[in-house]
Amino acid sequence: MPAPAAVLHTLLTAYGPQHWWPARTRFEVMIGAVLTQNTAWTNVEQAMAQLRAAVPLTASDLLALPPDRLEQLIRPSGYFRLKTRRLRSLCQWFVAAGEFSALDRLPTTELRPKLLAVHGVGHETADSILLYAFERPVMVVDAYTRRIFSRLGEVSPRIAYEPLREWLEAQLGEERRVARYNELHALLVRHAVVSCRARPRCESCVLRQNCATAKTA
DNA sequence: AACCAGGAGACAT
DNA sequence: ATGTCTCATGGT
Repeated sequence: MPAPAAVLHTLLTAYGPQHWWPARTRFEVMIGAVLTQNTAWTNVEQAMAQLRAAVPLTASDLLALPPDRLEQLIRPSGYFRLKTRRLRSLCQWFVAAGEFSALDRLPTTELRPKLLAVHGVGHETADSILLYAFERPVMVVDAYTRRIFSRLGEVSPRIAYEPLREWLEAQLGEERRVARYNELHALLVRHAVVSCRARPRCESCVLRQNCATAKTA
């Protein structure tokens, strides 16, 4: 069994289904993907709670907010000036593109470049949106993914984003791709954030000692 | 009380 | 093409 498929099986057995993405609507997935850039999810939750309390979470309602007001609302998630610009550029694109009703009709090969062209949307943010908001079969690669598979000896720790994503997708096969990519990414985060952080010395790690947290292997 | 978090872009080499 | 710096708050 290829390593990524074995890791998926091991983590799924250990932790169970994760039911990702943790958001209430497809649009919230997009907002959350920007807010969580290099930021702990607990901080994002605080920002999302303030946003929900202030306005309906739609692109046009967010664009109607004065930027300095939006800054204050998302402040708990950090980088609040930066992320305000990024949220606004994402919302402007989303509205101009006709929102989900129009974008759902596009093939992934057209949708992905359009997302990547939005200022502030990089590889991981684009792919998170594609997988979790559009349910497209695109594997999400994050720092944990690279760390874990390199510590398992499967890839170089310096492997770039695209080669790693393509390798993972090839290894994971052609069946139930959206569900499997969804579950694997969620489980990798769950493993690193909950299990590795709770047990920094990796007692009874389901994968392998030092697979995710330690800075130096 | 340093250290880090579910990155991305600008800029230099 | 590949490195380094900046951006900011909250939890450990």
